[in-house]
Amino acid sequence: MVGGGSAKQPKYQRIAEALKASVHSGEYRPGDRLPGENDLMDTYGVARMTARQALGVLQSEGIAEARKGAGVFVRDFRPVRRRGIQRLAADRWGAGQSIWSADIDSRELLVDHVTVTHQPAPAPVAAILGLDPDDTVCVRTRRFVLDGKPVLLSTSYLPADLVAGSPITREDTGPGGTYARLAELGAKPVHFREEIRSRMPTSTEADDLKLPAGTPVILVCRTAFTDDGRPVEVNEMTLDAASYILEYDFDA
Amino acid sequence: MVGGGSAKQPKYQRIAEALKASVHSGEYRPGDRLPGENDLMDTYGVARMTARQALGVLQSEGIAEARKGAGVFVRDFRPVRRRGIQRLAADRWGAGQSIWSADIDSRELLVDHVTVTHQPAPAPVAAILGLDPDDTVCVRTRRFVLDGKPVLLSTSYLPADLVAGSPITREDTGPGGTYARLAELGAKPVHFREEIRSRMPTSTEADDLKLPAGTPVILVCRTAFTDDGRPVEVNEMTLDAASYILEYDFDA
DNA sequence: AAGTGGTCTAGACCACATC
DNA sequence: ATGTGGTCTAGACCACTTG
Repeated sequence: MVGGGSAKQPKYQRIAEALKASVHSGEYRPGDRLPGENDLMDTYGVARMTARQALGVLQSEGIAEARKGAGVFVRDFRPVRRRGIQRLAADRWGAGQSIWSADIDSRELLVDHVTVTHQPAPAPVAAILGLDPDDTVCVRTRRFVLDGKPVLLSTSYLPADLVAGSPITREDTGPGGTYARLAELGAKPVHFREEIRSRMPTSTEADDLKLPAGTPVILVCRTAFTDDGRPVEVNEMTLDAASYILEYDFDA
Repeated sequence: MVGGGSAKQPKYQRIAEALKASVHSGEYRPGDRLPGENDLMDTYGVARMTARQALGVLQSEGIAEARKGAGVFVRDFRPVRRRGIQRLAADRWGAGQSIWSADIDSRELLVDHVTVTHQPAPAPVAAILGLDPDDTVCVRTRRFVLDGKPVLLSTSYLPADLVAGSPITREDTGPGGTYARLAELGAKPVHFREEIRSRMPTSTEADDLKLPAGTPVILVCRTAFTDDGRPVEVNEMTLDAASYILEYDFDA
């Protein structure tokens, strides 16, 4: 090492901290371009890989986002609020409204892509729905976009014999959506369980959601039950964690 | 390039995918050591930095965990289930039980460290509690450990004038915890709101929770309301995402 | 003592975005 | 055309863990 660089802390961390301080102080605002690899090499007298490492810290913490050929930019965080309980109140979807319309604050959440297929039930889904592993399920997948960016992947599983012949097996389920149709089939969902996890995305998920590095996904697995406790739907959702705040309101 | 390596995919991604496949196929089980940098350099004929990059993919996806001087190991995922609604049922904490005891599946969740201080209310907390920014709040911080590993940081804010003189200002709040004491003070919490987000941890959080690279945190912000709608507590929790599944049960 | 991952250098070529 | 980040090499020294 040339100079008297003394601190026990790695160089790239010191550089990363200086950058983070500049971001938090407001010197760089969301959307601004940060100093690039070449700038950092000059400013701090380090090799390219070390400058890269420093910028990598900010990306892996979700503070910055690299755009190939353009630079590294400060990310903005403008999440949608998703109300997990009110949104599923029966008077909402019972009235013919889409569940999803309750979510948005002026921005539009649109369905990008829909598929409906029939498959043998995956083992964990079969276990929840109380099916045999060779029973078939109706699988509905949807992708939702907000401001042109995909933010939510949804895969819904329903027992094939329950929904056979209903609009649930078509792309457009009609007013009120799947739950209104289930009610018409005598399987009205009245109780819900949502399980929430978070982890880093697989490369496939990062691709589908166009996630920059450093963005986790939130996994929501919802099970819908009828009044006699029968599970009638399992819905696995993958959310861009930077796009969502989940809210649950309840009484003691 | 020496051989006929043709694919458009970067080398480090191909190596990473091969490793991931081996993990998913069960060739390497949780806790097993993966091939190290030197192994990959030999096997694939790449430079050290490329082998590092490949291992970095698995770490940043939360599949593997590096232990300095030892190797890179397959991580195991054994989360605790936290029931967000039942756990706050009044008959639980009303009966003198700790809220946290409902969480565990045989493993023990212990409080590691407790602090109680008084501070001016941080702006966002003041806004939620309806305080002036210069009003003081009682701040209770706790760290919870599971199997010796810290999994949850909790910071609770209460209006200082409300809790003055009560056991809430002491480290040990007594049977039933803070909520039982609030009830005795005529500020019984009956309604709760939990807001959930996820992001990558700051370096401080990663340190406090001893998080390996590639583990996000889940942020739960709970506000407790009395029956007349007055907010009496804001509790900001930071969870190791690899240690928790959150569950919410509710009716339509 | 040997092997491991962590950090760092000093080069290089490429695809891509912006101008 | 220039500059950007993305990938890659071939070395090096260090701190750490394990046998």
